[in-house]
Amino acid sequence: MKSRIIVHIDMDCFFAQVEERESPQFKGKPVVVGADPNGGKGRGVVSTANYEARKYGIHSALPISKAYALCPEAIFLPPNFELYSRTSERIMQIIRNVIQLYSPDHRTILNMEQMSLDEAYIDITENLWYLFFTIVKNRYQREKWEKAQEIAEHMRAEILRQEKLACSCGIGPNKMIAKIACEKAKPNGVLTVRPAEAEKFVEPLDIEKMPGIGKKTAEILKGSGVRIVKDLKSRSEHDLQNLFGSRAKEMYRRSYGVDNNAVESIREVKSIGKEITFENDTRDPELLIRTFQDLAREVAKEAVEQDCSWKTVTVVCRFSGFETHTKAKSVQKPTKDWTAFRAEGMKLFLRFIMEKQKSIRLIGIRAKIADSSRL
DNA sequence: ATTGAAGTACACG
DNA sequence: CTAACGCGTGTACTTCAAT
Repeated sequence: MKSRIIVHIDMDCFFAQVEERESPQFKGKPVVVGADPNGGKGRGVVSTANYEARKYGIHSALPISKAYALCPEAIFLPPNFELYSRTSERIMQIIRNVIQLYSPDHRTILNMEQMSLDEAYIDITENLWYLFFTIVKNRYQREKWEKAQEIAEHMRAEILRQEKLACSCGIGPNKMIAKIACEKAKPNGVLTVRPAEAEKFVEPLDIEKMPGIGKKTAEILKGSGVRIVKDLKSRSEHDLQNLFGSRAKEMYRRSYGVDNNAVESIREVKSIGKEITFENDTRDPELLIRTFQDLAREVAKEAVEQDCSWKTVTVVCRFSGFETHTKAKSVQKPTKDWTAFRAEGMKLFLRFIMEKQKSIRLIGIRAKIADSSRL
């Protein structure tokens, strides 16, 4: 009756697929987009691997050195964000255009939340509500899900036709179900999970498939005998409260396939930062200070362009051995004084250099943006 | 008691 | 030789001090 209809759309191995489109000679070969493997010595990670590369065990976030070890013959490419960004904008516009076709009375109903270059949620509840008036009520329940599937297929067809790129869609009564359904539909597929099926749909999933449950949380859960979502339900809520505090309630809801988070079309920027990993750990003061200043300047430039004020500057420093620390300094009132931002950042950074003698792997600087400072 | 600052940990694409 | 491990962003927790 009042259940929402959420679509999750996600391009299939986006970066790699775009590269294949641009260079058809790559078709059928393993393609890995990410850091420079540098003959096996590279320090970065894989951004995206196509399905050929995945056969070798290569996947997103895998250290590039490991990827190189698994398949040195693969085509390794640096990310071309300009290209992906332009492509992404066109794809998002295609999605908006298709949604408009399903808005009654020439009035565009668009509730879309872009999560990244290649991923978005769309709440099409309102777009389908007119069916309630045009169709006998008991058919409305059934037909709105069929219509949702039609919309998703329409979007996929247009993206394939106009951009020659494949994607997958998940359709469900909330974001979590839509997202997991999309994952199951991959590659190049659509999967609808209706409200009545949602609970059974999540029950057999490994807990780390649940959004918000990563490696660490999954480890804790497995330690207490919870391997799949169904196991979660057999624990008392008090039990989970003990382990996860305020997160327990949400986890419990989700284990029943329930997720009340809204699709939020407008999300304001809360922080802007830059960081960089050195090719080799270093203590060279010239290099460190010059690099830090460059990062600080870039952050300030970006913030000025967006007409932001800053409230807090945070400096991050990762030493050899992956030991990572942060230092932060806040100002009383949000300010657009970005010279002060760079000066305060530098003070914090110099404290790191003085306090620790280890060589440095990564440095970074981030500005926490004050509320409502964007115009 | 509440709020803000500083620092850490975790998650995700 | 079970370690390899970017970047940008968001959230939540803990601890401590000031209001």
